[in-house]
Amino acid sequence: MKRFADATAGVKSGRTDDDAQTIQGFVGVTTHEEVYRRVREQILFGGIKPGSAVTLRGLADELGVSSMPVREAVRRLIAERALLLQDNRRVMVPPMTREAFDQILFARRALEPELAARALEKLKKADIADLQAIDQSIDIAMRAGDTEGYMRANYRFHFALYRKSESWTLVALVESIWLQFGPFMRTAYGRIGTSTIEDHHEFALAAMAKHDASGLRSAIDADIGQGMGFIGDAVLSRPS
Amino acid sequence: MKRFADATAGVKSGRTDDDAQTIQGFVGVTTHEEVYRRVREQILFGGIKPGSAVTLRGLADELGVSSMPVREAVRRLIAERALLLQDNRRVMVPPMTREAFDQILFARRALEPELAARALEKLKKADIADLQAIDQSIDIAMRAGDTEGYMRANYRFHFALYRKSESWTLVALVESIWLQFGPFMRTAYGRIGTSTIEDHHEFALAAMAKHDASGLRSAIDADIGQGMGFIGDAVLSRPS
DNA sequence: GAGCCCCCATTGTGATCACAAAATTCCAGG
DNA sequence: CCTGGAATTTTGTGATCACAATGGGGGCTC
Repeated sequence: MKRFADATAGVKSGRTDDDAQTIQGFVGVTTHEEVYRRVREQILFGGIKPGSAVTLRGLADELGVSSMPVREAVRRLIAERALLLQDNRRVMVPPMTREAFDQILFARRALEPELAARALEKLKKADIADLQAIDQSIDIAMRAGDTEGYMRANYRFHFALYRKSESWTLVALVESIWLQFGPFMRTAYGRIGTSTIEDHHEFALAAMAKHDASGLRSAIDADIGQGMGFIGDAVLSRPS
Repeated sequence: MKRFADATAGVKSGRTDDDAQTIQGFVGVTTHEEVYRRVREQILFGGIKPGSAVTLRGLADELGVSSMPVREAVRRLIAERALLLQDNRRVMVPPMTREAFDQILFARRALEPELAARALEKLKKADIADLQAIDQSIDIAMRAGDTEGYMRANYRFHFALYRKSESWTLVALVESIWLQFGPFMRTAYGRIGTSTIEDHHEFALAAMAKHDASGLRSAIDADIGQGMGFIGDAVLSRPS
């Protein structure tokens, strides 16, 4: 374990040392925010398995901080439904159920194509080029079988697009949704691999180039349907 | 082990008094959850004005608890976008902007009619009767000019319906959205009153009775459009 | 009289401690 | 061997303290 150096974490003020791995070294960002980001990434890109327990002291020791910032970060992630507070007051990565899966799928289809269409209105040529570059890194990771790399690049692609809509409220909702199915994406790709993924992003990029809103909507919807169908087949058909 | 009696520890706040306003009296619910609920209600039903500052110690003193549970509750509300963490690291009730308003309106129209349609499939006769009872209390509050009563009943109506959909993920998203425009609803009704509100719930109830999904969607959509238009006119046209 | 700066109060952040409840381990009895 | 309960450990919760940074107010200078 101990993914992040714990070092001698107790020393309070005046940390001017160069211990870059410890969270405390960061400037201008609070500790609980940094803890939040790291745990969030682990959840989003599959560092933590669905159903596994998360303890405050465990995380605190792992990250080399006290339990205070961990508590705030975990509380925040619970509010975003990235973590689940059980009746025991214990915390876990939520297991996937058929019902939750259906709701996530529906919410994605309701929000993401529309968000993409909104983004289209504000897209510049340079933005499309950026997205094409990200799409290429997706292809590379996909062919290399690099599951985590694929997930990260795929996330970057979707949210680079969505953020262009400048609809921050909606983007936040979609981010919350992604947090909820991230672990299953990892599980699914881990089981079946990334080679069978179709690339609907090409169609999306083509629609962007033509400024074709309904085409973009369709492409995003197809991407969601394909990706989620893949996850559903891989995860829900077997005992979790 | 090693527990020297630190006698003052637990007794310090030994509130055995009958101070009913104090939170500590609750059993089985954590303090931070109770704090969360109270602050949430204040935001949702207008106890706090948009733009006003919220301080941890202030809330803690007001509720008679230490700052710990307040911190967790506030952190949770920030994650739900009910409160806004500024760059100063200070917390406030978010001010309304045209952009945020448009996004909230769009998100509501995207999610709530669909949620209502989903609920319709599971609605029983008794549920419709319950909703009719709530609608009557809405009318009563509306005619009495009871702004807070109207808001509470309206909230009850919508979420009693939505929760019947058993789509907990989506309901959570919609609750987050309501938290974001609650304060403005109060401001708007406080300025103009509740007497001019049209009652689209009648149409919604009629559609439910006929099991008419598209009619229900339209009614909810109209209700959102009317209510939000009202808020937009009242709040956005003037300096906040 | 106005602008600037310094001092102090307020506030958020993080660490540590105490305690209760839950989970786990351990051991005796069948 | 298994089972059941007691003891121990783990874990979440809440309170309190220390500290840094921001903000505001009062007094000083020009």
